Amino acid sequence: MSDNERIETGSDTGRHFLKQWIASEVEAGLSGGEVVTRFPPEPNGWLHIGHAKAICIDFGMAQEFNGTCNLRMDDTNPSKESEDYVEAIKRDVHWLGFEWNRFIYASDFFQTMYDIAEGLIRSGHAYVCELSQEEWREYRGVPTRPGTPSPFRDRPADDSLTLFRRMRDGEFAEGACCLRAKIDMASPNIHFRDPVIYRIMRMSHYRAGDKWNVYPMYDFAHPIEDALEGVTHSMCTLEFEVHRPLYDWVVDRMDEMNLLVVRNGAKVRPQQREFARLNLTYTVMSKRRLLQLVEDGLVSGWDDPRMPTIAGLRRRGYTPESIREFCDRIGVSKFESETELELLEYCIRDDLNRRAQRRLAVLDPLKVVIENYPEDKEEWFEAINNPEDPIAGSRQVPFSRELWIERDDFMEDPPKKFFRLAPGREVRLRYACLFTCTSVVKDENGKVIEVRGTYDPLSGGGNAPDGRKVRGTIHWVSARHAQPLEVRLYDRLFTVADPMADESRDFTTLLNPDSMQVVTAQAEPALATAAPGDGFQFERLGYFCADLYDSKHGAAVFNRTTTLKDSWGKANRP
RNA sequence: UGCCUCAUGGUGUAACGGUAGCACAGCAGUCUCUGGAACUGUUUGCCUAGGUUCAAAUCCUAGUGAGGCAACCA
Repeated sequence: MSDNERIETGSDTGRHFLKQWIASEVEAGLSGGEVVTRFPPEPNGWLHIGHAKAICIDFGMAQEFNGTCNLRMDDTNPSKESEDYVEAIKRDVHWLGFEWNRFIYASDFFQTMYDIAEGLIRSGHAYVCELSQEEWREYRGVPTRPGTPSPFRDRPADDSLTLFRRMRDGEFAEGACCLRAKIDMASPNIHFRDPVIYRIMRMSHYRAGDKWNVYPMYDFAHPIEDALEGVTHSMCTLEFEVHRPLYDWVVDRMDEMNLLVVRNGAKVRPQQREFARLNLTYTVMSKRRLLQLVEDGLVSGWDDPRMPTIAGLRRRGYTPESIREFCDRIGVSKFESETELELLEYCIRDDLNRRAQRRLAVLDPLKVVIENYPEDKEEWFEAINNPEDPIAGSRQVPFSRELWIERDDFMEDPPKKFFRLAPGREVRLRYACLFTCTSVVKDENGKVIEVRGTYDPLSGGGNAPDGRKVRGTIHWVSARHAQPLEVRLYDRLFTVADPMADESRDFTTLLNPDSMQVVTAQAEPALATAAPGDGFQFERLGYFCADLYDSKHGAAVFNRTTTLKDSWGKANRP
């Protein structure tokens, strides 16, 4: 069991504020004693790691308190939404490891919302306003100045009702009029200055088709959706904090209309609380910007392995467990913070270190010839699959006279602390034998193109026959048996920690030109037949995952999930 | 600018009036057939100023700084 297992002490110690909030409500026996949450994405883009945080909170809180969580498409704006996004969202939530109780569309409630709107008109809480958008902006005022009431504010309910029905029936052009809640034009909270709750959109909805010519606004629709589903705790990000009074206002109206769900004899009043959204260094997180990267062809799609989308991370080789662990570690607070990418990388390394099988592959091959090894001989050495997991067993790796090694693992004129191969130096070829470099072959430009040397025939398996210390161990692949592999070396998407910090600069100019490098690697035979999605550690290099789409049986294509920590490389790079 | 929110090492987060702790990152070391992992040690912090109190990161006041809102988006 993991060492960060939480101990429930009954005190609030160590619980984040949302957990404390829900816990205190549960203790007080509120909301009929059940906890119901919801994750309400708008199907207008793919989910990203920031949504993963919200998903972990929404579903996680429900789990924590033995409640349930609904997945709801917040599809009240037909101009941006589509079924494709719905499918991608469902798949990603599932993949992350969460099961929803109900799957719902906000659009399923359109009729009810409409009826509630008519109710509001009848009770004098709403009116049809014919101000143009510009006029409306003018009347609304600014934060420092109170707004001016619309001339239509006190029109008879019957007039509004008639007009609203005509709006619904498509008798008006978009923008001709709208339905507004009648609240308080002098409120310091702009959202209370008679907010628009229904607007005309002569647009067909991806699910509701052409049935509606009016669509509800978020501030009106969201609390209704929550209330109708019997949601008890509605958690969202900080920017909705100022909307909360309006949320409560709508819930009050529903209460008056007797529309709240009754559970175990108690009315369920949904309540909203807000937490800080996730910001991650070296990437961007807004759907709009991610969409721009996709549409401008700056990445290959929403699921490009460099994207912070859940689909991108999945394709990159991140596991659901690692993402959930990350969400657990970043914490929940109301402070607008910036989480370092390094923490995400730590989480996937930690997970894969324990689970991924090891393989030998060379990304930048340099030929090695073992002069005292017979031309036609070959041996198979035993290689451990995962030193962290004995159950993973071992496999056989072929060895022969000519090998590939990593170019970085050889230096003709090495510095003191270089433990790898150099003329006159002996290293261990992992799992195979001890090898000493005796000479090099260069091309006409003086570049080393071949390393030659001899092996110790008594060092089979890599053990020194006399117990002598060999400091360096390097990976290798038998040239004769090697499988060429396409490998995509991914790096951070942007060159700066916060691509949005400099507002005078278009963030796309800060894209990292080296965020993807494609190389042909030489790998041990077992790797050629990896199944799409399979993840491995290429020893001494990093974690790699067979691409979900481009990798074929016998012609694997690998994506680098992340490198191994490299204390040598880091210290010795300029 | 009006209203709302927030402020603890480089980063993120704990503390709920009583010894400022944890993780990531960093640094140093041990060990090692991965310069990985593991293990050990370690640098760095309560935004400022007042007040309440025996005692303040915690409560109060003011200031400073950061974020949000001012779409017929969500």
